[in-house]
Amino acid sequence: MAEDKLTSRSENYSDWYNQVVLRADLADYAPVRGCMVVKPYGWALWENIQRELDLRFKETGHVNAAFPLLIPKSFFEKEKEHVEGFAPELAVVTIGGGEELEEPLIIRPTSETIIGYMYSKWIKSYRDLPVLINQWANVVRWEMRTRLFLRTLEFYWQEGHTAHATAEEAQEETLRMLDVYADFAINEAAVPVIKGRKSETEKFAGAINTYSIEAMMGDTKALQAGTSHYLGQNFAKAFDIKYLDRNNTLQYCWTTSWGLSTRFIGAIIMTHGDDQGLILPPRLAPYQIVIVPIYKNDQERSVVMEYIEKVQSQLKGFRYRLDDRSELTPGFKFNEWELKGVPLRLEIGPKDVEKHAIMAARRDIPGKAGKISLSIENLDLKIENLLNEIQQSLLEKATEFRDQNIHFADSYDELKQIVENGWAEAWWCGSAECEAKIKEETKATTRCMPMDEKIRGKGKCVYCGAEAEKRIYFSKAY
RNA sequence: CGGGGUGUAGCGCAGUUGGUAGCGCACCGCGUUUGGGACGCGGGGGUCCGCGGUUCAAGUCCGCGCACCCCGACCA
Repeated sequence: MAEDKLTSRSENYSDWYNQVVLRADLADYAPVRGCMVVKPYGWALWENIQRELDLRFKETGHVNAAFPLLIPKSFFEKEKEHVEGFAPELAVVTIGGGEELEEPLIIRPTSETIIGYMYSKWIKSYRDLPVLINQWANVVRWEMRTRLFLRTLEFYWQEGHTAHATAEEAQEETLRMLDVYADFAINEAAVPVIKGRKSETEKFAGAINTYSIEAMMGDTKALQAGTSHYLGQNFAKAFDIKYLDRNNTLQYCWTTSWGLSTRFIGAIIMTHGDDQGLILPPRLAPYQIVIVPIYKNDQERSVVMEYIEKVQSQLKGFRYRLDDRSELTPGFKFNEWELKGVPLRLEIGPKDVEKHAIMAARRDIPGKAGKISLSIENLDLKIENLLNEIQQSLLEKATEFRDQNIHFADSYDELKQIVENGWAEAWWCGSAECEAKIKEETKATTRCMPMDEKIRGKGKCVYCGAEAEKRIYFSKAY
């Protein structure tokens, strides 16, 4: 319950973040280090994220399935880069039913291996392709440092795994799903993202190419908000995923995988939140509207509540909640629902009853400026418009903030300065050494090489001065 | 794994030279309140992180653990 002011974002951003998560009732710390409980309010947000993504997966021809949590250890040894990438963060089960296991079992950190194994059993012919399966699951990665939602030992996500007959198809799929993520982020979460390709260093262990959507948080740090991997034939060869083509020749499949996790909740918090707390985009908010009744005595109360009944009949199409707790003052409720990020608050008291109106308060515009009295005539339409406006305004504000904090770096000195508080876009020769040096000296990592067609040409590597054909973003990241 | 910090009521904290564990908020009851975080009165709630030691006596002193948070190295 919220009784004191939040730490402000400028005072201590990470403190602000933790307080928002806990006090907005999104999540709580679990008894195991690095683990969290997603509380009902946080889970409701996740369910809305799931709904929007799942809809898009289905529209693009995917189906859901569920693969097991436990994976034989040997599976992880079949793809060389995959082992090396994941070995340090695996949780291993060695005892079952009181007996030492013959082969230890890995708690999945991701499911390429076990799904690859199954695909090799299922896929025989080109007629079986493509296989387009997604699963909603939890995974475990033994991280050193954890943060609520952003990095926990266990997290929830979806992972899509597809197999195709040709490299082209698999590449198309990889980019199609990247587009799906970007569309979701921008149009549902109002989180502006940049699509791009990861550097060799930053790509997924076992992938040929990794693509990501990158979002800028309120402190200008970057957050990788979703990833899509083109796996080529790496996993097909490791797991023997083969099919007979039209010419009766045995071929390895081409596979992809792509994922978006509960980390995205962190992206929403840090993209839109302000010093009052969370601000949720209307399209994903568990409650789009909260009604706070106002009255001085029982007589007023019954008049107001009766009026609210009428108002509610116009709210059927929205996710709304009536806060009729009698033991709390309206002022307290205002603050609490602001902390929890509800996009629109309806204040309804005797004055409104008299005027046949309600007082609407926009979460994205603090204080009096965001309040507007609306007559209840066609209230549903007015509210729908308001919610749309809020959704759009959140996206605009976030986009503007991001664009203001991305700068082109002509020199390394400039880059160093830019990444102190923003993203630097720069020419990069493509060498891992330059990347590593920059990271070492500035703590900024490469985020992605933007897909944007406009950005073509040649320049000099911002670090070594060599001929460069790639532009890439550098920034500190979560 | 390095550096820093913190463990006392649900949360935030105080607890002096060692001497019967307290405050604020939250919670429960009653009443008055209610358009931007209400107030009064009454009440319930403790393995003082754990183990060992010193002492007549330990929340307090000593030793060893453990956990969590923050900052780094590593990562969705």
